[in-house]
Amino acid sequence: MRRIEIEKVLQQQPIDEEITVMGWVRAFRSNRFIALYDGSSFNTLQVVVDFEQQPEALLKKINFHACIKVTGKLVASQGAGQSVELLADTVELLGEANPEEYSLQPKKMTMEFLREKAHFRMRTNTFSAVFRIRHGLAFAVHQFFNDKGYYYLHTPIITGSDAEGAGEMFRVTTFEPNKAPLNDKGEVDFKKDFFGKATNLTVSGQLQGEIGALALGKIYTFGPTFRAENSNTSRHLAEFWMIEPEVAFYDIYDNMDLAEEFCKYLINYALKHYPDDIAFLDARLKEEEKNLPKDKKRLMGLLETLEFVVNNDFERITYTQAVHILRNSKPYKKGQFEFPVEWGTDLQAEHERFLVEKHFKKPVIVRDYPAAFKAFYMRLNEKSENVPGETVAAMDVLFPGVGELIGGSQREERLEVLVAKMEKMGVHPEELWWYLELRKFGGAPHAGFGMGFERMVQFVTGMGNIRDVIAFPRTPGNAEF
RNA sequence: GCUUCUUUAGCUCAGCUGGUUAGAGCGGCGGACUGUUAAUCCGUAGGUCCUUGGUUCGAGCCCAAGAAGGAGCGCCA
Repeated sequence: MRRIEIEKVLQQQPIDEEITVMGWVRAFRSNRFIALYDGSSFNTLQVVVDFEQQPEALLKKINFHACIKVTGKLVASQGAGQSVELLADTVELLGEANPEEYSLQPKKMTMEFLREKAHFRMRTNTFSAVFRIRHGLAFAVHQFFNDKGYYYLHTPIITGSDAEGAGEMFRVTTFEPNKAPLNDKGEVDFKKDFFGKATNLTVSGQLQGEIGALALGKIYTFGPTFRAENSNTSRHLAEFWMIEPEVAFYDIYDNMDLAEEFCKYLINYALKHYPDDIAFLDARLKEEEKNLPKDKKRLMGLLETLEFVVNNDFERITYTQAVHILRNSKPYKKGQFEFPVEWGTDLQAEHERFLVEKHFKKPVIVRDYPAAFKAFYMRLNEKSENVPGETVAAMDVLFPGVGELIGGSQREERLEVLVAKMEKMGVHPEELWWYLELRKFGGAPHAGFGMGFERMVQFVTGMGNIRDVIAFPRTPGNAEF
């Protein structure tokens, strides 16, 4: 008999039909009721076994997370918790899970504990919900851009330019440690390495993305990205997935519109396609926060937050306005900020959190940051009366909980301005000769941004630590699994 | 990288001011019960108190070093 997925059984409810299901045991109650789970849906199928008809040796092995195959008749349920249930004729053990040795248990386990059991944690309610939603969001990324006529561009994972300026890089080499050939100066001679030059894992596909945008018009990338920063926080990974649209003829305002529309599309997609998973995560979060003091609790539940973000405009302010708001804020006047608020210094996490979580209570897009601490490729703004210094057309989309979800800018398309900035910021123009030629030949205004995919998954699932929204997290000191 | 907290049974934790035999709930195992929904009830077995060194008559508890993990900060997405 052909196997049917539990999601189909629950959806189609083929009452009185003989069916076969396979899956893992979530619970076995009263020696009679099995909650069976196969990953196709958040929900379990209740299997009812007549313990007098089944061998006792078999019943003993229907343990938590054991894998079984059940054939029987689907009937309307007599119990209250579900509409249908499967009366088992035959139960076959596919893979036992001896509870005396198996490390997971049918009880609350901490995220830290489960992180060390990454090969099993996807079997839990929480993680299966997270990874179904993660899949949905990834799919929605492609659907969003495809529907709008964007082309998916595959930018390289191994890059020869070290000028992307987004952070520390992982070296890629075929040299044996301590056996690398040296040049006359006693330095490692990368001319003899595999690619004939020093290479690294990419920290951003943006520069190559611009090549695509200035030929195909609208492109996006969606791939793994690597940062060798020694960052130990709940919002950073050494290996993460980034989505980077790049659009010709877009300015910073078009860019902000795209970012806002994109965020809302993704959240809407999850709300529409994964209501059971989100409802579970919503309840999980409420339970988790039940015992927290008031000021540590979220203002809204997960579901409420997602619906609120989708149904309201993001706040849009300039950096200069942000500084003004912060300097007139209560925490500033009471000296509660750890870092100074002055025009010309970057906004710190505490300042961003104040703007998003206290002042506006919604996502905020901050633009027109001082040029001094932003990347060389961001477009220099015209001087403005009320602004004390040079600014660039950069934007950050700030979300509650996860902070900077998106960072982007209108790119500098004017060759002379770009070269001047590179020299000022110590980026060698000769290494990015091709990037400069994009301005020299058929250049165009263009803009784009990068979204940290895991941060979006974090926001939609309400997970507190980014390591719990990627299957196999890579962080300083940890590359297990 | 910096600050700070944690590490005690399979899991989540309690363990007073340093003092006899280190506890609870859940889970496991044995039994009872049988339309359950975190099932319930009775019984029972589980410990390198993270590691090493030190102080002390005596250390789970104090000190030092190390390890692992969390939170916050910086860097960013």
